[in-house]
Amino acid sequence: MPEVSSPVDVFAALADDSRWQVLAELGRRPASASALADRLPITRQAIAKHLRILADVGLVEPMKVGREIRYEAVGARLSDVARQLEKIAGGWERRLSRIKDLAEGDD
Amino acid sequence: MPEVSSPVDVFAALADDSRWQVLAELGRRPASASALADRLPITRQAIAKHLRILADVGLVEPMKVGREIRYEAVGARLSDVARQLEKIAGGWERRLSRIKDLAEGDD
DNA sequence: ATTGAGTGCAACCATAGAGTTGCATATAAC
DNA sequence: GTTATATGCAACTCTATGGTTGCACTCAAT
Repeated sequence: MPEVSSPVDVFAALADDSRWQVLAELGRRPASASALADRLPITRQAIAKHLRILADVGLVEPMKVGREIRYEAVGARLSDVARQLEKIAGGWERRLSRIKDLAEGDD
Repeated sequence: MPEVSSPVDVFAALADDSRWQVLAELGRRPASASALADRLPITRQAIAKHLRILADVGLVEPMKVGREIRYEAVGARLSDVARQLEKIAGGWERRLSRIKDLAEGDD
């Protein structure tokens, strides 16, 4: 299963408060689902689902440590997304300035 | 009314295929909800909702042209988001390398 | 004034998903 | 082996939301 998923899925993963809380925690230090459950106001199972979603889009990465599965935040994936956005944004700006130049024209 | 909305809302706005179709169209050239309804497979009302959401987070901007409301894609807002992501990503990387250095330590 | 294109509002349906509880399974530690 | 901790799976609830249809409103043009 490829780690690259559609950009929309990444945004969907980033479009949830609980997931940002998880990411914030993991940004500080890697942690397991159970450990996160101690620090966050939702159940371990809910966190597990979030971790699954985040892992699917490559924003976090699991690693086995003893009998637990510790997750860490993957900054590189986030940079990826950022770069894609910059590219799209650039495209819009270029086309817009062109359009504003012609004042406006139909199809 | 501040144009800045919570990052999560922006991601939520970007987490929908139809909205990306809308953005793609508007990236090409500004258009009204009705015009978009001609080119997209969903109803004008659905598009209107999407435009509302996109406008709320500043990704598109409405401008009155005669009796229609034409929307244009705002690249600057997207760049904003991209920069925020880069910053967060950088933070993760820094902390991670530090952690990997110490091999690991509890709270 | 009438027409028609464009917009706005509201009710409604269906699905996705965030969260929960409960139970089963695996495994490190004793 | 037993125990305690960690994960995994499944069913269920509840709410958010993408999409629809239908109707009312606005306003430029004739």
